[in-house]
Amino acid sequence: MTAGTDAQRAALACVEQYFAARGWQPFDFQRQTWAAYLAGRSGLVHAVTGAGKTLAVWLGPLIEALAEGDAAAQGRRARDASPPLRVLWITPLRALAADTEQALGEPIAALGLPWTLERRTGDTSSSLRAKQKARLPTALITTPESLSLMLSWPDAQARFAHLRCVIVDEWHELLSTKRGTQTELALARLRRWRPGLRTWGLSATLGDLGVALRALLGQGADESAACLIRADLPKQIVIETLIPDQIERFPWAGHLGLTMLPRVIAAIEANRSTLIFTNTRSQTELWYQAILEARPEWAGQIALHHGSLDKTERAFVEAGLKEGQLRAVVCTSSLDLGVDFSPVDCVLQVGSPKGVARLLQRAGRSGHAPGCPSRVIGVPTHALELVEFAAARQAAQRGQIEARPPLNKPLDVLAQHVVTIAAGGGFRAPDLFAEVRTAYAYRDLTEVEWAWVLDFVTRGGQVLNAYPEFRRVVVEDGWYRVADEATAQRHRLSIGTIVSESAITVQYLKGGKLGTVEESFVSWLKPGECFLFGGRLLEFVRLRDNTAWVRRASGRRAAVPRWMGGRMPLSTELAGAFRAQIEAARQGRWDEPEMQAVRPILELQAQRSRLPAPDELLIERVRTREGHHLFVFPFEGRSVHEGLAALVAFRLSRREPISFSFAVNDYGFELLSPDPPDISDLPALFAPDGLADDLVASLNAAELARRQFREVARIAGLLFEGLPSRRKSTRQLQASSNLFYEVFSKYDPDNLLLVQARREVLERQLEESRLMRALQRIAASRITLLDVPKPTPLAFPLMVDRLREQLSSEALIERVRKMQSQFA
DNA sequence: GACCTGCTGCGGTATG
Repeated sequence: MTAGTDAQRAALACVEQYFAARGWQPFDFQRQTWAAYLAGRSGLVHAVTGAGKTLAVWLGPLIEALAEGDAAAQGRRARDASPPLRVLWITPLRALAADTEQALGEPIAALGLPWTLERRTGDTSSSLRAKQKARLPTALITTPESLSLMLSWPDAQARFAHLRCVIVDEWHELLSTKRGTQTELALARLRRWRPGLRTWGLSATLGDLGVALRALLGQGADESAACLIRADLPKQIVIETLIPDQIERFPWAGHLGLTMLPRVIAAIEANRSTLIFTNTRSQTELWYQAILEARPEWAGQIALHHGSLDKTERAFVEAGLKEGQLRAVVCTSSLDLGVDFSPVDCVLQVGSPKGVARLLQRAGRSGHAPGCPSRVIGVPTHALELVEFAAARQAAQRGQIEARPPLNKPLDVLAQHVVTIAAGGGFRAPDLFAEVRTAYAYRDLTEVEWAWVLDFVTRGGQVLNAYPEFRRVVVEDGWYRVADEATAQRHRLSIGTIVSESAITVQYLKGGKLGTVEESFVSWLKPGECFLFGGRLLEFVRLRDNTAWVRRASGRRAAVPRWMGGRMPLSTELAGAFRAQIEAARQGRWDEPEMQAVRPILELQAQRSRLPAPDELLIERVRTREGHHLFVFPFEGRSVHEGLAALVAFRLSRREPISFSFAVNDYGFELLSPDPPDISDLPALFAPDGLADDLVASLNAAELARRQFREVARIAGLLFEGLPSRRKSTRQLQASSNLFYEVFSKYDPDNLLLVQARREVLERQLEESRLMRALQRIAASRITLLDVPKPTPLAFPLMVDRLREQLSSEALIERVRKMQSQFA
């Protein structure tokens, strides 16, 4: 690379010295990034973790500052003497902020720059935040939410008047979420104030990096000047699997996987520090307990970590990992990102990874240094997960990584943003419309939609205009501003797009907080009963003030809390790779070690029924005491199967009145009925035509939309969650949300927030477009119906699946009628 | 011939 000016070359020499002093050699991609930055360009740096991305983007602004003569003047680093805000670093994670502060601060100090560096997020004191209200540091670390808040300050524009660069860390993590959309809007605002602003993103490997780059830089950015920089060092990622000793004894079904405990213990023993990822919070509790029972001497050397444990508890575990004091930590995706745990040298994945990107991300938590290989070891919990791990490795090798498409103009996020900007100095409608349309997510925003949003924030839309509290924004001389300070304050209290259920705090009688559980779990605990939480045995004393008061207990039997989490369906990529492995097996190729191990079971499947070809849909029909079972195996992932099961049941019940029970997993679904269903003309059951209508009719879509509406209403500012000290309960909020939902449905059925809630249900929960693609694939396939004497290895997991939803066709028809009136 | 599925993420106020 060549820097432009002499000063830049001199500055670059300083940076080379900085590297040399640490025994490093800058990587090519780092040099490329610096050059692009100095040339005034924006871009996205893409590399696996531990490849030196941070220094690649961070040193650009520092070299520039050095070249401009921000020279070292010791003692001049007083806040007031430091340059005003120049660089903004956006991180999606509070827990990352302190680490980042350290990583960024070191070169600032070493290069002797008179910069101030602060964060606004994490455990920042209120006095620091107050100071920042008076004057911002030269470089600031924030979250998307904090940035949004800053945009709501009346003098926001002046505060960003010297901004030169925004860096978004872990952009892949934000990209296809409402937090990402909010970030896009904030970036659009900053770019408008500062036309030459450079935007840089850091991202892990993604299916569609081009889109990630476009969403980062905004619509209409000069694409020829945008850089996509790929770290050139090949990071070796090794995906292995613990093969069960005796496949004959290995479970066909189940998700806990404790039969593999001895193997896992051996893996922990063979390494210095191990992360054990599981898919659910209760699973971490059970595994932690099981390991401790097997190795009581490890007490204090192992820990667990998940999202319902208290912050302090989690921070303690993170620190222990970082310092290499913990032998193993059992965790959920709460440790996917965040603090750099260099001592970790082994990562285990218990159960299905569900996606290729997730497995790679987790592998990257080990070998966290440039050049070090990352390794992940899969721990199957049932036989077919052996196929999944083989599939994941193949997909990773072929670069079949999940894409994360940005959201498509969510109007709730836009409504929030518009109020934010109205509070932050105000706007003129045409200007803000043009600005918003430069955000990638809103590039197709129509005049009508824009007018609707303005109407919504100025008078609450068509229905709510009688209520002054929904006239949040007033218009004077064409300027839109927040009506009064109280409204602005209330708005600031609800900035952000994360909406979660309120939970019950678990707390010792003596004071210490342990974390949270769900109300439903506490409600069936009686005082005196014990449960396991955070690796401790606790006695439940009483429930008061949304808190489950507990004390330490000793004894044996105890319940383990269950949390209602999201479903994690197999990704499209992993599902495709899974089908490819089945096809290899069908052709008698058993190349992967996992496939060799699972061979006897798949051969049994082929013998009792068959292994379906890629262009074949297998349906098995079995008669048992329970009734008539239909097992269908599209291998498309759980969410698609849920939609398919409902769809097929609905279409069957249209032929004749019949009731079904469902079971669904990532490989297929089961319909069980007391009488044999009429399955003539199978292709018609799976026909893509009429999908949208039948889907809405077959599922309780109105109820799903009603629930989804709460999130939309909260983000759009219809629902106020209360002051931090006096939060409203989930029940209260759901009640007011339902009220809005009813009123809109009745008097304002075209309300765009309602439309959005319905769309979000179809897209997010039912993955409608993925379901459509699956139906099209099935339509191009042949359908094989086989009568089998007893359940096959593929069918078996579905049979033991307890999650069985009873849905009678009579109730269904009633529901259809209700829904037709609501969705008409 | 088989029981234990369901993740993550942030922010604000103010007075004792």
